[in-house]
Amino acid sequence: MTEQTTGSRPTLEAVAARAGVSRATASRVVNGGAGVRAPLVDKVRKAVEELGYVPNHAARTLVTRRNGAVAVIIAEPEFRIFSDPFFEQQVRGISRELTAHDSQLVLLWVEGPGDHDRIARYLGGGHVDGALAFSLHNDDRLPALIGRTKIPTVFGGRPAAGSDLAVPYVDADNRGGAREAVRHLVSLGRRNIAHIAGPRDQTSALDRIDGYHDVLVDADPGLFCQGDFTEESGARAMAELLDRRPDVDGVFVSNDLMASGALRTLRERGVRVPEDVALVGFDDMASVVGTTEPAMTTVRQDVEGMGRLMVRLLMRLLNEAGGEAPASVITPTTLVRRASA
Amino acid sequence: MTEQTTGSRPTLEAVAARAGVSRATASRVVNGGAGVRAPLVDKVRKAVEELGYVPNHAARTLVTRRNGAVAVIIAEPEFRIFSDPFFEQQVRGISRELTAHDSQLVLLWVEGPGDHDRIARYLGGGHVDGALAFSLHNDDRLPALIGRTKIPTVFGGRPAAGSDLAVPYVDADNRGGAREAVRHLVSLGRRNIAHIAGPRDQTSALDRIDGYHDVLVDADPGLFCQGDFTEESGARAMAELLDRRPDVDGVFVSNDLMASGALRTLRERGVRVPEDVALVGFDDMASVVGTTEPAMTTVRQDVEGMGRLMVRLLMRLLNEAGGEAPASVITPTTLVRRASA
DNA sequence: CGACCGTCTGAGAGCGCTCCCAGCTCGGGC
DNA sequence: GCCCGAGCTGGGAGCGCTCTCAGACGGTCG
Repeated sequence: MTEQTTGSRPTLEAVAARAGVSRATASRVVNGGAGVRAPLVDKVRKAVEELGYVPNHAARTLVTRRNGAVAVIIAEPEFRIFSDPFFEQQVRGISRELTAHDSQLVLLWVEGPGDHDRIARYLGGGHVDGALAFSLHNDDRLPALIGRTKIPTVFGGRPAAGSDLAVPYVDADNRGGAREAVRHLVSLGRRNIAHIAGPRDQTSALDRIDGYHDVLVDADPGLFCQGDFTEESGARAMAELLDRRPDVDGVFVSNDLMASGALRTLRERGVRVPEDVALVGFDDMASVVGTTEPAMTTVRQDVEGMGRLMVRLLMRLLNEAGGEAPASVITPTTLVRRASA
Repeated sequence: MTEQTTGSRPTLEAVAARAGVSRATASRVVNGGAGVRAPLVDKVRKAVEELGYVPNHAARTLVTRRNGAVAVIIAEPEFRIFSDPFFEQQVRGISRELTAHDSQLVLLWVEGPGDHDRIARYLGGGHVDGALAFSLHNDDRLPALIGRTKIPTVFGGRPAAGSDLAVPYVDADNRGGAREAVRHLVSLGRRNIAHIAGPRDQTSALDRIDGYHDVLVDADPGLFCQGDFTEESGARAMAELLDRRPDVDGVFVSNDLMASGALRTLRERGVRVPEDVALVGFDDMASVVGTTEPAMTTVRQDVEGMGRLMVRLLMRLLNEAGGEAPASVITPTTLVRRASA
């Protein structure tokens, strides 16, 4: 009757006109319909249906100052790790939870320090309500950058101690998981339990080392070996360990990839697992854990759940704008017993 | 002088006031400064600088109807393939080119048919200017879905013939690359050239088969073997081939992963490469190609470039709203000669 | 039967920006 | 010296939506 507006998308105005109510009432209905009497609600809904009305996002954002979008910041070195199913799972969790919150995932890919300006501008530009980032390396300057933009942010993984900004994060209980793994080896009667550690610049590796030492307070430094989370480094470390301490009878490896390397070395040297050496990994990475011989005992972390939690934490941050930053979350780990220990 | 607006972000109004010009002029400067005299441009720029002004995206979108965002639609089965560096590279190319166009990448993760409604609503909701999608499987109903939303879209990979919607796409010259590979084997004097093909529901695999037949019109069907793009299937196919046709002296494999499997079989059987059997792969996938023994001759496609091209095509689509859909692009491939053929 | 109150509804004022158009300035041509 | 046009600039009207606030409506209570 009023406007025909062919081609262009219908506006709230049109819906209101068709339903015979005011724009305000139509708006109320579209946003849940609280405080509007049933007959009117129905009329408006019908109009929405008939017109195929979809709210204009920009207009809504303009007044509410909410975007319904969250940035996921991925730094170049991390993206490589997309091959790491770990990361993929976490992003999947994030994506799912974001969908549940009617929010979109805007991927911000940082190629290097040269990109920091662009990212800062974007983050500061109010395009997104909040950000999700991952802290992988101690030397990463991203956390500081993000801190400066003041945008609500949640980290995946505990940021290095150095960055003193109090950002909430979600992390697995690396230390507790490590403790459980080592205790399990102890309970198996193992006396000389070694640790093949991950890189020193990642808090997850550090925490797992701490967990190891929590249980084995006086562990012989000779039983400690440094790796870098790659399969190859695990194999090498195991060889080193075997040479140095032939009496090693248990080993807790900081991740499954290294553990699989260690297993390879063990096999090549004719060491029986778990009879001679019991081995526990970390991550419960499906692609590794299923294929090793013997099947690997490892510590599982709910990676997808961590991704979801990151989103929930962020949403809470956004809703309690005034309040304090919510506490970080440490998700529990579970020991998955298989054949290797 | 006028408004102090502490805390809140400065508006164009504030910039204009500080520069002593009108909002309109300030807007012109912010958007390039065409048609504004130099001294005013400087004044406005200075004001922008001092105030730390960042344009409000929502307000701009509201009037221009441009979002500066593009959806990248990733269907679940594909995401698994993130471990496939192929996909990662393509997304990297997309991300880079999008950045160059000042556009954002909104990741739309489709979990299954149940998600189609949500995706359609989002795409139809004017949140993004266009979409980028990948066509991997013939049976995928995503292309049809996207076609219905009317949103400008570019596909990565040629959609299956079945979907008759004329969407522009970017694809490598699979057929031409295959021809080149086979011709190379022919030029090496090989007489019995086999083909290990990829899955029938992917156009890339189909096109490579066609390329093989282009050169070897009367190829013995016994020299054809079906694989599914996995390493394992390549190994199996090669074994089959060797049993069936011991006189095979050349093989063109539809991707590097299968080729690496084939190479393994060849080695296990004591067949010398390239002396007894010359082998050519496809993709030039760094993680495979570098590690095989002998180093693999293969067909390279510029995957990152394809990602970038997808974005450029989309941008052209957006700018020539009225015009015809731009033609699809087939990017050239190059034969990379190494040791295996 | 009138005063009062709670519940709904609608008018209207923006949110911050772009862009059309009117108007002003200034230089050049006659 | 005057007129005209080119080149700039600013006023103002929205873009589509939310949200405040006041008014309308219909009961209820005294």
